[in-house]
Amino acid sequence: MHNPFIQIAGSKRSLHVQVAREIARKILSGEAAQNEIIPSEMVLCEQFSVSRTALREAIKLLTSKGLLESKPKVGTRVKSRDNWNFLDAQLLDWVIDLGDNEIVYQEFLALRKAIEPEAAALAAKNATAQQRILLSATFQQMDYISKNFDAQKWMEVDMEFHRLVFLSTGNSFYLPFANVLCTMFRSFISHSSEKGGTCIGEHRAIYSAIMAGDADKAREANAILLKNTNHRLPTSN
Amino acid sequence: MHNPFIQIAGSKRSLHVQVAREIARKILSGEAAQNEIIPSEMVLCEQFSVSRTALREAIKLLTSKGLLESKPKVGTRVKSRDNWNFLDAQLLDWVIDLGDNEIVYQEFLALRKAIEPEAAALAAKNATAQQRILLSATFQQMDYISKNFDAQKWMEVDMEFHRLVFLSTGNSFYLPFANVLCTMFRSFISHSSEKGGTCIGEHRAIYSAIMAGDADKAREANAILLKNTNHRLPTSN
DNA sequence: CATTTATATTTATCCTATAATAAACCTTGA
DNA sequence: TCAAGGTTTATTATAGGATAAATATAAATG
Repeated sequence: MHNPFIQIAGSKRSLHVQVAREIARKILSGEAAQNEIIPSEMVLCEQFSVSRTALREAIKLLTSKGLLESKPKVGTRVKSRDNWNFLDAQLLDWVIDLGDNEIVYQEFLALRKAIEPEAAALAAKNATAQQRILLSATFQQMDYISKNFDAQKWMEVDMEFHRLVFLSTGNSFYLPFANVLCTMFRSFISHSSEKGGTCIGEHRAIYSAIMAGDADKAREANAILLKNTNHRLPTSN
Repeated sequence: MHNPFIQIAGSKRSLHVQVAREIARKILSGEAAQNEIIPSEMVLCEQFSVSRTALREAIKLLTSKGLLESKPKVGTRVKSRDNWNFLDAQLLDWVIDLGDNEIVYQEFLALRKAIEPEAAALAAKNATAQQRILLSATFQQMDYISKNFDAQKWMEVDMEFHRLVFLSTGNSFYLPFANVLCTMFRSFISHSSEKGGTCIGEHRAIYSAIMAGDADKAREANAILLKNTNHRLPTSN
């Protein structure tokens, strides 16, 4: 009794994720207003041609990310925007899928400017031996790719570099940024690849400071990188 | 066929949340190792004395927060710590419940130091008229309570003040911090209430700068507040 | 009018059956 | 022996229907 249309349209993911994605789209786009009660389970099951099981798992998923809240007799309500966890990589993916991403990109850059320099400082202090090895290996690749430029490869290694910085902070609260960052990098053409420029110098400064354990220098170097980062229009989708 | 023990032990929440909380506890405490396959659905259903439906909803909840990943035939695997979304208020709640929170508190303070000054700066630039009214009203209360001191009330209004700063940034990525902050404030006795000192002067500086639209001053004022914030032992739970 | 009780609606939970998936285990043929 | 390809099997995914719990609303009651 599957509806093959949904399977195709929603890529290859599991059914409840596809349903969750579609409901999320309606919420994030404003098509379903905040504080509004969405249709009852039965109605939604028919709309999506899925069982109650799948639908309810979708709703649980969205509830977990702060988009919905269910009560018996009342129904399932769209929570206000304040509760949406934009620092969840999956939710961010859904946001990006809406298109119109210049604002998302700008807001993310504003977040990076706050958080990343401090992350670099913490990494300089707290990175483990193994993390330093990983960071080192990644920077080697950056260096190589900056000389034999390839936009796609640069994006990947650039992403990995910054991801490792977050993972090396030794602070649990910085870990989620790693995934959010990856989601953003994968969705947008890296701004720093503009005109083939790879900011290798700025990255080297961050890398060296972290390896040297110089927190202040790492912080400043990362701030400089982000200051030079000039906002590019997203080109994906 | 409910198991009343679980109902009592896990407070009044819905069943699948109670199950999720218990599984989360095992994962967060390390009792269930990273990358380990947890017991199959049937086994867990028996362990918790719940139906597959409830159990599966629990697993979906944990999957959404990056703690688990399920595959047919393979089983459900505990994801590595990098994937745990510590910036999810519910997950943070579970972390705090483990006790041993001095580290959590320190790490959170490190995050605040990075993010909050910038949030204050953004709020100074972007707060709407309505948000300024709310912030104003909240600061009035702070002022009053600082003179007629009450630790509990001060915690609440202090929390509300900083929450409003995050909500006033006009940046989606800053919104989740509001909820995380509230979770932390509710779980720990506010550090700033030490010896009846309420940092009202520091808060006034932040408040005034935001109301005046002076981003730089707001940033600096918030940084000063956090610099003076001296780490107290958590005393709750 | 206030307060309690009854009712109806919706989600919550339980249960069982079937489908999809992929790892592990067999063939089978060179 | 061993590699390719099909088969079995264990596990999650999905379906669907039944019962329980919760609660907003309406009705009854004092």
